[in-house]
Amino acid sequence: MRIMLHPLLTDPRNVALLKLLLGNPRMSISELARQLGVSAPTVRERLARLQERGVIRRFVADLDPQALGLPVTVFVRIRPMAGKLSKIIELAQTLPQVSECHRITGEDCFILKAHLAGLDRLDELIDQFLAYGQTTTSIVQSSPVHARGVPLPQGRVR
Amino acid sequence: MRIMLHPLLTDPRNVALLKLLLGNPRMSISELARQLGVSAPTVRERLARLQERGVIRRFVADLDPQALGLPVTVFVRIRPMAGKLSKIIELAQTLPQVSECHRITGEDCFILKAHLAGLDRLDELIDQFLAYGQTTTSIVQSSPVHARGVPLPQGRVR
DNA sequence: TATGAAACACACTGAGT
DNA sequence: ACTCAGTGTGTTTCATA
Repeated sequence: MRIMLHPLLTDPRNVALLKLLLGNPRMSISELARQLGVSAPTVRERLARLQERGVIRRFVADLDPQALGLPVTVFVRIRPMAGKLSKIIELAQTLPQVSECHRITGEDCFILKAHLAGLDRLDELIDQFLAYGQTTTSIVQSSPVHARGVPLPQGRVR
Repeated sequence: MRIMLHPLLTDPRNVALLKLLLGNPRMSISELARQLGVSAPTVRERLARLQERGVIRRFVADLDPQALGLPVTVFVRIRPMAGKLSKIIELAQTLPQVSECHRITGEDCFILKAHLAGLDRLDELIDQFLAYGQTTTSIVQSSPVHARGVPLPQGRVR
């Protein structure tokens, strides 16, 4: 059993709905209905089910960090000291600069993404984690692929 | 000049609007208007301006990779061979599995995030990049901080 | 810029197929 | 599971301040 797709996504009409919604997440239900050639209540029901079942996790307003005065993005990898693992998780969850934190395999146990007002705010971030482990920091210079979504079943590479 | 905030965000009413919108990006304009104590057309105009000026980049439907049959998330760091830098960018942009790719400082030049149907699809991904450089792969085991947004000026750590 | 009123479009419900 | 039709709400434009 290689492919474990959500049952709702075996219906191509749901996939088509998601494709439209990815293109424009604020498209109205009636507009979606028109483009799909079905009635609005139908679209409404399918959408509701996709959300209930967790295929659509949530809708997000993507703000520009630079406009918010946070032009510097960094990745920090952290190798915890013995017994400090949960401290790092706590800290990452507490700091608003941290927008993502993942537990990963490999020599480092965590990787996190953070947004800063300037490079001179980096030490402030790092210092807090240094209490619990070693850190390796990478500053983002540019983003050739910029947080595009997960691919839909249709055009997916096998 | 440390803080370089977007001019629109010096108006606290815009910040309040964004805060509501972050809480629920599909909140209707009239609902926003009610909660802010202004008229609907006003909210509509402010929202339009925030989008025009790029403070709000876009609205995103966040799909669950697992539901799409892509339960494995990996980070791959790549250290390019001489002259292969642009090849790596091209490849990252071409592969639908790759949802993010950043140029970074440090020993590796790139870090990318990818979503896979299974661990047995990892070699397929890595092999393509190995043509242009060395790779270091980390598999995501869990996500203590799960892609929350960038913090607004209000509650921000200085 | 903000507003109120009016025209229009949309969301949602319930009954019927 | 879809559609149709009805009701109430939301959106959008415009004239005005």
